[in-house]
Amino acid sequence: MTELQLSQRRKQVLQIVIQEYVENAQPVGSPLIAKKYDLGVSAATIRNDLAALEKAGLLTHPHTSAGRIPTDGGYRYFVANLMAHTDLPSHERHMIRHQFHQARREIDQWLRLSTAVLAKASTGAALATSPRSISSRVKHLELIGIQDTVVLLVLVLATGTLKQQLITLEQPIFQEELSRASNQLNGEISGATAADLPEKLEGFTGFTRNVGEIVLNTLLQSEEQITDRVYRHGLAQVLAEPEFTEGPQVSRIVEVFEQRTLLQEIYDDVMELSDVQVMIAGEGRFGDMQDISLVLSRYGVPNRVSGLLGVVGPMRMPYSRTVGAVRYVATLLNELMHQLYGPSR
Amino acid sequence: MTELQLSQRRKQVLQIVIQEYVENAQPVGSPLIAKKYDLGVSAATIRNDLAALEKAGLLTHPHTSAGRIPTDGGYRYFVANLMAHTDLPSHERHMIRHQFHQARREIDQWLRLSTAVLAKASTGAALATSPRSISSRVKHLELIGIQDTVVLLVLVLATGTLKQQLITLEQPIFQEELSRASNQLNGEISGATAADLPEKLEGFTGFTRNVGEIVLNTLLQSEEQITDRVYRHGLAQVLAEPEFTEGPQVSRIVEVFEQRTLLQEIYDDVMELSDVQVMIAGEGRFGDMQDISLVLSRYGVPNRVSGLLGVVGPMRMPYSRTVGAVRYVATLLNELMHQLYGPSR
DNA sequence: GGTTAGCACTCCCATCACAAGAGTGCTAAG
DNA sequence: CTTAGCACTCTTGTGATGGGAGTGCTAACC
Repeated sequence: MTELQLSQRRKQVLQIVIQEYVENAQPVGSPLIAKKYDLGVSAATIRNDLAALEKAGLLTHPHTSAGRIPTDGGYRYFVANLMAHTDLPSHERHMIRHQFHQARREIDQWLRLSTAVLAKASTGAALATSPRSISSRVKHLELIGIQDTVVLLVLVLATGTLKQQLITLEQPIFQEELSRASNQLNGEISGATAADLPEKLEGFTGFTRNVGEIVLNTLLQSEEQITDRVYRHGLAQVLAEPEFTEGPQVSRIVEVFEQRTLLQEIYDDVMELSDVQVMIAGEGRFGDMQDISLVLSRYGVPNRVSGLLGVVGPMRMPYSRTVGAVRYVATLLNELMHQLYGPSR
Repeated sequence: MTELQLSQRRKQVLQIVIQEYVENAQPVGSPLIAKKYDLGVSAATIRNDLAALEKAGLLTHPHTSAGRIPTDGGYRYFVANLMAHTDLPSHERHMIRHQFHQARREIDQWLRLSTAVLAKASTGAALATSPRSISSRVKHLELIGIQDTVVLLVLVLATGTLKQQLITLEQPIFQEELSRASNQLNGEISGATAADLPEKLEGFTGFTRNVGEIVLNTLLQSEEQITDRVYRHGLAQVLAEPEFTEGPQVSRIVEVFEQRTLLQEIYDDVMELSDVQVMIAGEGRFGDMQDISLVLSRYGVPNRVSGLLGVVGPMRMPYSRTVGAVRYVATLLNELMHQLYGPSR
């Protein structure tokens, strides 16, 4: 990506157009810029600049005689080169931190709070996935008889995550046998990963063996996909934005917000990068996301657990603020997770 | 509520107006009714009937020269007196049942599937709460050291529900002591309810006592509010309905759908009644719900666990179909829960 | 070359008028 | 109670009109 060469003033003009348009959702014209901002040049000059920025693909016209609005490329240039102050103001940071310290110490609570806070701090809708363990180790398992032929398997992973699975049997089983099976298995498979398990299970037969297989399946499943919860918050406020007052636009953003598959697809990309990532209008990879932007970040403890956190909103979004909010909440979650899971190995 | 006296034909006319309006979202006029349905009378007669139904408060005019549309009262009359065939067609029932049998045997999966199925079978957005236990009994507890000073408390209730809670300590604790505490507590509090607990905890001191208190708090909390998950599905499709193309309407239904508090408020009402309940336009109790209807049902095992299941949609809703869908899915969930939790006591 | 004033041009948008269409409400007769 | 007839009302779509906003271009200026 060759960076565009723009004069200092043109960068400034671009910045002004974006700022004004983000704020008012109205095309921005040269007279307004000349009057409101003292650039030391006349409206005619700014008109030339606007034309140049349009030729460079950073701005467009809705029609001949309207002001300019940023294109997706314009926003990308802004985010990459012009955006500054991505930190939230300190009083907001303090307020958010305070809320986290007041919450119950539980991952579920934290993520709920994260989406609530993010939605409030941004103009978009926030979402977060519960953390996924990387190469889960079994810590402990428990077999609990619920009915004569129904057993609940509770699996505690080394990261403190719980997995549960119901097992239905052909014939009734006694608590005694459940205890025996769980004792045997605990002795053998504690600390094991999905890779180790098959070998360790070799000695077992019958019911114990079956449970072992189920444990293995559960582990495999939890590694390969986000089976976990997706937390969402603040869809109502993003639908109040003027770009989503018409029919087709509305359902597009709601679908992006509700769909699981999209998150699944993006997951790996975000996991690779360490900082907050901004996806404007689908970045060409997702055709159905024109006019929708994502601001996403990974959170967690490196090599142990990680999840996704971010904001979905219109392309006309206060990126600086949003990036700041996402980054700060991710940082907080990192801290909290660190306390739980300890340093990365 | 004194039931209105209506001639047979007027009931029929009301039914036709509702049916047509639900289908086409267009005001229904006397010419259409006379032409399309053979009532044996002329348009003028139907005009008189429409006027009478309007006087009775069951229909309105958008303006002088438009057809009639049902009022909230009209829908209520329909649901109470005219609605028939609330069972889903049998091939749909089979298809749904099939999907449930294919799903993994897990409450989480079932509820996810329930909302997906309901959303598909209705024109609304489906929601469900995870089941809440009534007077939870402790079945088993487990203490797992996560970090030196962080312990995970896993509480298994008699219903098979898991509760987890992190405990942070001032100083490191050994696995040995965790085991001792959990053994002691398991011996004592297994089978206890929140009411029994304080007495049983009397003998304990120190860490063990603390854990006992936390167990108590967790139990109390789980009894008094829906702290659990809310499953949602199908918002996009309900927003595609013509009544939600404008601004304020949209955010209203999204808020109803996203809000937890509303469910909380309605919960008790629905729990009392055994059959599916239809709330049209908030039934006067919720002012901000004009134009929005709910079709809700309880599911679960009486006296053991219960949750909420239903559909949110526009007032212009195919009630018969929706009621049928909600009832059928609730019945299925009841069956499944029954298998798990056994007969009610 | 960059900057500026001037000005014609284009396009949107609000307003109005007008006609067509739909459906009602009423009256009087069957 | 039912029906035909008809005037009346209100919406909706169309086309014309004028004001406004902002551009794009040209020519002059520093």
